[in-house]
Amino acid sequence: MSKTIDEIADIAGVSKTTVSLVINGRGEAYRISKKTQKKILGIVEDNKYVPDQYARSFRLKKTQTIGLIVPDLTNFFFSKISHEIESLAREFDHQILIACSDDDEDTELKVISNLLARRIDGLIIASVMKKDIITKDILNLKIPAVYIDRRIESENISWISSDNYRGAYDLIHHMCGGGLKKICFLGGIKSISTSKNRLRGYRDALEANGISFDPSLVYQSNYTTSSGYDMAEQALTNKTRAVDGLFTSSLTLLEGTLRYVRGHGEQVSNSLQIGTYDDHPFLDYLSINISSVRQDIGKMAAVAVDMIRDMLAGKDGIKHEVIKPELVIR
Amino acid sequence: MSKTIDEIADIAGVSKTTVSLVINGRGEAYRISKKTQKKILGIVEDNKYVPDQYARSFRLKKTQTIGLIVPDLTNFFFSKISHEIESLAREFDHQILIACSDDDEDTELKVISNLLARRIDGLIIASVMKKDIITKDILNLKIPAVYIDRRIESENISWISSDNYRGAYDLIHHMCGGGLKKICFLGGIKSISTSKNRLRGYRDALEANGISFDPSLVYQSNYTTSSGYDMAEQALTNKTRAVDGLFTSSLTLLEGTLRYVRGHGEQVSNSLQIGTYDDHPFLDYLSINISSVRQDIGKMAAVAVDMIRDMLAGKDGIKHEVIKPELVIR
DNA sequence: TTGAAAGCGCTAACAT
DNA sequence: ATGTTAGCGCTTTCAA
Repeated sequence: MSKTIDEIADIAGVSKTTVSLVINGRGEAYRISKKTQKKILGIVEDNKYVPDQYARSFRLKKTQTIGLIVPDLTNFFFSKISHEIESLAREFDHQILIACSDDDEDTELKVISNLLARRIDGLIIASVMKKDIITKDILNLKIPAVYIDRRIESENISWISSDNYRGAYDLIHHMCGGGLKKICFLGGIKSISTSKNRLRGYRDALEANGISFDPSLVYQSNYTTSSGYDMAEQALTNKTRAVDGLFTSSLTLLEGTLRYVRGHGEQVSNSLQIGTYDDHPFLDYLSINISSVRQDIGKMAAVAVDMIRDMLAGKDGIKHEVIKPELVIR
Repeated sequence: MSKTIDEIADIAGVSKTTVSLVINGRGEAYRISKKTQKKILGIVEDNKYVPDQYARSFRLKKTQTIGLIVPDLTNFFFSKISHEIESLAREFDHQILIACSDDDEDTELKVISNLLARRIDGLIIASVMKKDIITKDILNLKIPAVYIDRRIESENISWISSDNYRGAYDLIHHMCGGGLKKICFLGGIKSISTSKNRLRGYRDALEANGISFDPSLVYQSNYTTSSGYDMAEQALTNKTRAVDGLFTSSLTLLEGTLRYVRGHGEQVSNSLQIGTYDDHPFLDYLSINISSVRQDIGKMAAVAVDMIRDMLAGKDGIKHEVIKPELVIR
């Protein structure tokens, strides 16, 4: 591809140490003469020499690369947060090695080890795991890591998430205010923190509105569109219960739910309302009004990258941060 | 992190050559005794030894990493295609190093050189460039590369795109069939192939319907949401022309257009219809009917990865492929 | 059937 | 002010 540092040194008639020093901007510190510096820089220029970042990383034991694992890039929430993280990382000269887990534990384990073998300097992950596998428990990871979105109950690891309890609470509270009495909870993977906290928020909001919690109105499977469809079907088929509200815990579940509702001529009206976690620009233009909980994705990304950055800079300390989401009423 | 091959060799009481051979499955070929093999594999297992992929790559001069450059991960088209490419690449043990260009030439150049310095084995790119910079012209890239979505007029490079001419033609033809007479074209970056071909399709479809092409109905800037807003404003403000149709060339432009339309009480009805390039699940549930052109994203991703794969396997030859899109009438 | 040693391109400790 | 050299962890040629 490009020349090597040895070749450049040869051409310049100096040693590769000198070249290395100069191109790494430490010419001054090592008092390499102006003349030599100029000569080397000229030759570098002429030969379009770019140091092999790979060899450099190998030597330095850091790759300027951050692993990012998300369940599903087609989910707007995750594509947006990935986009933000990529920009932010690039601003401090790090590139993102991205992998999707499809919310599958084995896949997640596999991609983590894959990324680790690639010597990522840090890891940002929306994990599907019930417990922390990153630190002590399984992997004993020695690089900075932060969980995003889904947090893990562990003192050993940093995380950043939105206030899922509050988000769900506010939304359900709002729906109850509209007179709904039987709101189904259509959730994703039961075991992860976001699901648990949204369910708690749902439950508490109902009770605050004088509606007792009914476990038979709670459906949980995973965050795919087809699960959304299936859960909507189950929720709406058993009409004896006269369901009048659906809460979907992600945009993917919402999509499946809408497909079911549309395909079965269900009337979404005063007698059947939908609210969803996560916001999407198109929600403003739907034929039905769907209130949503908008997470501050930009902030979540910024905090995650900052945390990694601090850890990379040696500023230690586990941090946890909860970002307030915003209720968007429609 | 993990042990090194030397340590494993020490423990096993053999040389690292033997260990290397065995873990790379060439024990048989080199007739390493079953016993030795078993012992080594056992020790590898016990110590959870994973070869340092980075050192390996450095030695082998291949990283099992593919660079992927897209303009904007928040655009559903690109997040979806990224998702597909990531899975497909992982299936053959390659990881995706992803970077966004924001459709900016300088940024694109920067991220390309960044990825190259990281010694990616191949590059898949939706480029914003007018000309091919990948091969001869600027970078003289020595690794396999394929352009996706936006193709480049060059014999030196493979590309895969959808039939943008046909997609736009069909959509506009359909809109004309609905009686529309003045359809504005709201497009993105003028210079890229997708834009040009969609514009040609628009023009030809109009003329096939007996409507003469009016350049003053064509707006082009870039693919951001805010440009969509601005162009919609320009198109609809000058009411003397009685615009009755809007074609948006991407989902991001559609989003901006919808925001303008909604914010200004424009009535989308028989006298103002919208059609868009690219499909999104939520389009099925909008309050207005927006016909769209759905690209076969799965196929595009598959072909792109196959092309890279073939080239990586030494099967040379520049290939070009055009995938037929599908008109979704709403 | 296995081992010794060179070398990938770079950085940095140590010389000079 | 600049050069020599070891070494990062691995693969592979050549030797034994």
